[in-house]
Formats: sequence, C-alpha cells, structure tokens
Amino acid sequence: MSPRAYKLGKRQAAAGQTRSRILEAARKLLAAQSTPADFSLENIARVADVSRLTIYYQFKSRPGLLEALYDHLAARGNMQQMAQVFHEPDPSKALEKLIGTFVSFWSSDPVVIRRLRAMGALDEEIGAGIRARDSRRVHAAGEILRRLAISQRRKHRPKQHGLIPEIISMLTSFETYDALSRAGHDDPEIVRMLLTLVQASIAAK
Amino acid sequence: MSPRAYKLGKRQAAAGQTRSRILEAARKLLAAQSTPADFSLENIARVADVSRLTIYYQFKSRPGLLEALYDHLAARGNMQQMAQVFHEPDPSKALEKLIGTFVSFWSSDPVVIRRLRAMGALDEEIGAGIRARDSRRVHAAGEILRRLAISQRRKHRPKQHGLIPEIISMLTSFETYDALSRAGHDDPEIVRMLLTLVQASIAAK
DNA sequence: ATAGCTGTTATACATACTGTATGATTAAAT
DNA sequence: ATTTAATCATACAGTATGTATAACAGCTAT
Repeated sequence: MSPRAYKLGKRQAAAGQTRSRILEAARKLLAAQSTPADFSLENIARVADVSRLTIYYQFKSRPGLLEALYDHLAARGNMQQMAQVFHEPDPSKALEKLIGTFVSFWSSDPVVIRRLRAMGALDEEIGAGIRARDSRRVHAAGEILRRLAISQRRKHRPKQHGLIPEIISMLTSFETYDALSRAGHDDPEIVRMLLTLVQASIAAK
Repeated sequence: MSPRAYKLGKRQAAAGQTRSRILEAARKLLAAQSTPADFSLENIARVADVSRLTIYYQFKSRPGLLEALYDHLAARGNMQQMAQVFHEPDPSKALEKLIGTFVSFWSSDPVVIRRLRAMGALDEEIGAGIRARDSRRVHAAGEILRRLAISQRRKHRPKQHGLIPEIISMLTSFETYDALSRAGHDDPEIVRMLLTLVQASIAAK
C-alpha cells in the first residue's frame, strides 16, 4: 500500500464510517419487526449514536436514506455475483446462476427487503429506485435468453421470445421468493422449483 | 318486503352509509397516487365529509379501517365468484375459474390493493388479516388439486402433491399479477400465461 | 309525548415526527 | 495558522395520532 492510499483523507473515511453506522442502524431497526413508527429518523439516529441532523446531511432526506439502504443491502447480499452471471459462457448455466444469485440476495435479509420494498410501493420517490433495479433483471434474463437461442438454433427459429424475460423476471422476483420461503421451503428447494418453472416457461412458448 | 325488513332501523342504515362513505373516501385517496402522508385520517374524514372522530368510532383505529377497506375491495371486485369455483364439478375448469377470479379481483383496483398490501407488510396488525386471506388461496388450490388427482388416477398414483398448492397460490398472488400487468400484459394474456405455468408446475412434479 | 340510547360532532390535549434554519464546535486539510 | 468539512445543539412551524370529555340531534321504545 502506497502512502497515497490515504489520499482521500481521514475526513472522508470518518464520514464513510458514519454513513455505515447510520445504514446499519436503519437496517437493524427495520429488521426488528416493529411498528412502522419505530422506524423514524430519530430512532435511527439514536441507535447509530448520531444526531438526527447528520442523517439529513449525509443522505439529504428520508427517501435518500432508504435508497442508500437498498444499495447497502445489495452489497451485503453479494449482489456483485451478477458480474459472474454475465461472464458465464454457457447460457444454461448462466440461467442457473441468475436464479441462485437472486435467491441468495433475497434470503440475505428478507424482512428488511420486504419492508423496504413495501415503502417503495407507498412512496413514489423511494419506489423509482427499486423499480429501476428490478428492470435490470428483465434485461439480464433477455440477454441470457438471446444467447440460449443462438446456442440452440438447430430447429428453433430465432423467434422473439417476447414475454419470457418478463416471466423469468417475475419468477426471480423478491415477491416470488418471499411467497415460497414463507410457505416453508428452504433456499435449495426454491432454486430447484424456480429452475423448473423457468424451464417450463421457456419450453411452453 | 315485509314491514319488518326495516326492523334494523334507520339508525343502522344511516351508520352503514357513513361507513361506506368513509371506505370510499379512503379508497379514492389511496388510488390517487400521492404521498403516503395524504392518506391521513384527517384527509379521509374531510373527503368523506365526516368528522375524524367518526372514523375512530366506526373502525376503532387506523388498522381497523384498513382491514375493513380490504373487505370493501373484495366485495367491489366480485370475490363472491369464489363460491362458483368450489361448485364447479370439473376440477380442471375449477382451476381456470380460480385463476380468472383472482385476476379479475386484482385488476379491479390494482393501485389500491398494491398500497394496502404494502401497508400490511409494514404493520403487523394490518398484515395479519391480509395473510389470513392469502392462505385461503392455498387451501382452495389444494382442494382443487385433490379432486384433480381423483379424476385422473389412471396412471398417476395419488401421491402427495406437497408443494404444488403453494406454487399455484404464488402464481395467482397479487404480486405475480402485478408484475405481469406492469410489464404491459392485459388480463386475458395474464390468465393464459398463468394457466400455462400452473399446468407446467403440475406436470413437472 | 317523553325519556333513553346511538351515532356524530366540537374542543382540547399529550405526544411524536418531519423538514428546515441558524449558529456553534471540533478536527482535518492546506 | 487559516480555512474547510462534518457534526451537533437548539429551535421552530406544521402536522398526524390517539385519547378524553362533553355536547348535540334524532331515532326508538315505552
């Protein structure tokens, strides 16, 4: 490590720690199945041992904090695995990895993710960011499908698989995972079920 | 109509109208894609042209109002069709009717249903009622599947179809409908897609 | 017709959260 | 040593919730 590694200064490092502390406090409060009122900036500030004003300073607003929290969760839930999904040469395996990556993410903190998404459904400003991320899943599915069609174009004509990416996106959504998980199934089971359903939807067209 | 039809008195009738007015006001406010703060008891009372205290008197609390609102939506969305689903002798057609009934319900007021369910995800007291209703769908699916197995027990052994009812419940959930609907598909298309997926999941086991 | 009950409203209060403003304080950066 | 960035203290205006108390009007029953 060169001395220049500290170029960004202790200030920004300290500020970064403050941000992390706030985000973790928010996550914990949201995870503690409580009444929505407990998830107030005042409570978050208290748990993070920070002034309420600091939250505004760092995140600008309540929606700003929640958007940052969603990113925080993605990092915590190993969403960086998505890069490997795209680099997987075998499209069939890529599909499996896509499912596995999202199941692993959703299961990393289902309570918090559920409530964050619920807030997104209630507040346009929060929901926009979440929906933008969701739409990436449609594109990912479409990309994988495109490769799949190329690798299998023996008898299948390269027909447009119009709605299949959306079905795959739906099947790999948090809501689908949540429904199956709450029904008592563990992650490996869910992955298997989703894979079956995805393959069935591809074959059905 | 016998004179005794009025036995319940003008009072209860008037009170019933008040309740309806409040529920409709709540529905309208929730449908008007606005900020969650606009959905306050004060606003609801104003729109319903009623005192805020009357809402407490009629529904006891905010969660109480929302639970009543969910029932209101079900009635408005023709959920009484469910009776016909159970009385359909042909289990295969019953499955179709199940899907159709729920798609029709979800599409009757998707914005309001989405937001109500989001509040249920945030507040345990509200969520309990919604989850209880959701679980009925699992039972309905299980019942239909049982009959289906009986009517087709030529080569299929009456094996337990363990997780299939939950998959059917998931596929007929609001969240699934909402994902497909937002992707731009209309109700008939969605019904067809769901039917395909349900049949695929039954055949796959 | 009169007395009682019910649904509704008026007023008030304690509590809590949001967002914003203003200024002070501390410590890093130059 | 001076400037600047991050944090905090205090305060304020606006608003929502839930509860209490009391008043009011009109249906209901005797």
